[in-house]
Amino acid sequence: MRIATFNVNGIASRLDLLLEWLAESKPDVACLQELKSPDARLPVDAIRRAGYGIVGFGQPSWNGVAILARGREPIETGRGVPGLEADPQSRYIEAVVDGVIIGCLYLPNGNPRPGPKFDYKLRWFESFNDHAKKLFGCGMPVVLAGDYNVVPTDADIYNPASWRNDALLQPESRAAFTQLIGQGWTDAVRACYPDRVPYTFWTYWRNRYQRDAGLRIDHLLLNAEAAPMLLGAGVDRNVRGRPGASDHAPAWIELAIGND
DNA sequence: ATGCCATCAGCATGATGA
Repeated sequence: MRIATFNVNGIASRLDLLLEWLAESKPDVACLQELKSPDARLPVDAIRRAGYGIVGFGQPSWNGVAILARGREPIETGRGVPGLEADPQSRYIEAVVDGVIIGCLYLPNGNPRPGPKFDYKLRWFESFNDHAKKLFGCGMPVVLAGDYNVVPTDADIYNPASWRNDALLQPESRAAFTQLIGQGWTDAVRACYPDRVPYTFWTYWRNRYQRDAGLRIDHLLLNAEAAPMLLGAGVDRNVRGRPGASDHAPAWIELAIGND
């Protein structure tokens, strides 16, 4: 069972690239972020024609998350993070696919810092961690996949010095991620690449992709039930190099579940 | 210190992203 996470940076303007990637990578589950689309304008028909069921949580212009399942309908188990019921931003959706709980998240960026946006990031992170702790011990395999907007360590970025003041590298952001991992979660891509992790994001500026001047901010975390099923992981790096691409590349894991 | 490049909304340019 292949589970992927992909920040599409606008699903309407990149639908063809999304469908192309689905056809070639064939993830069984795809967690999408930054749809930048209201629910009514999600390209549900095109995604269904491509063979995927979908549950989506959009909003106009910004944010937005969705879970796709190949040949199946994801069973939605929640949207929005508990404790943040008044959150006006669509950043979390959760579903069950083939007995696996899939949490799809788009954690706030947090820039500029300091300021209300960074405060919002930390508040959101804290509530998410509370929810993650409950999920960890629920007894089912759980995968938390998405754009965490955190560079966990200096090994996860080409040059930490030039990003030192960014919200993605702040000690508070990293401490929240470390606290999450401390609940027992396995960072699947890290586990499969102990020496040199692949990046998942390259800004559009200054040929950063061509220079592989990237950041690793898209993560897939596994609870104790899911971690023993991990067969492999990777990043579809070439997707980022296509004309009109998102600034993120898809990251994925392979779990020993199902018949595919 | 700032812009880089790109989205959306909406039709010129601002808010936003990371």
